[in-house]
Amino acid sequence: MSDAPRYWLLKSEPDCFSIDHLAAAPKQTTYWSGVRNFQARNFMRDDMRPGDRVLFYHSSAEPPAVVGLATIVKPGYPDFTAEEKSDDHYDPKHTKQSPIWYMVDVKFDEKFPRELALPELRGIPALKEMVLLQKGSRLSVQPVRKAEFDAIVKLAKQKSPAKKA
DNA sequence: GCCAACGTTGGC
DNA sequence: GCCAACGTTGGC
Repeated sequence: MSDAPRYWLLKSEPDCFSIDHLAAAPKQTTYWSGVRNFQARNFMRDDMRPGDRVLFYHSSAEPPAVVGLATIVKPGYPDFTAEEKSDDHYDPKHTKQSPIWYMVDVKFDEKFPRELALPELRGIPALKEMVLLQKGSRLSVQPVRKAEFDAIVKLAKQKSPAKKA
């Protein structure tokens, strides 16, 4: 088990599951199922622990944006949606006996007073190396550095940045 | 709707 | 083990 990242970014398409859905869920908690990428799976299975902080990101949205915060409340466990034939994320190679795919439980913390849209984030020097902003980056579960997490939280509590002259 | 970038699959 | 073909992601 690695002890490194304690901060994460989770992507979700708001048409499918938005931060409002999370806030409205029973106990404001849900299982983060359906991830079918090995690198993302490894983060969930091996590295996420209860108490880890999460940036909630809306992808394929207008605009794409970080919209709030959540917390990991249950570490990786087998993603049962992979066992159900009727499920979009069914995978016949995954079984109870030898699971391939994993999920975690995520609890809502807060919705930011304003969205932090992708173009705005691209303009923040402290976020230059953020995984989200790298060219071609598609990972739906990403590690985030503490400095990046802190910069984003701080930004969210500020008023909108001054308009460019 | 387009398409660049990426991950996965499968033939060899 | 290489790599072309394919499917998917996700910003624009």
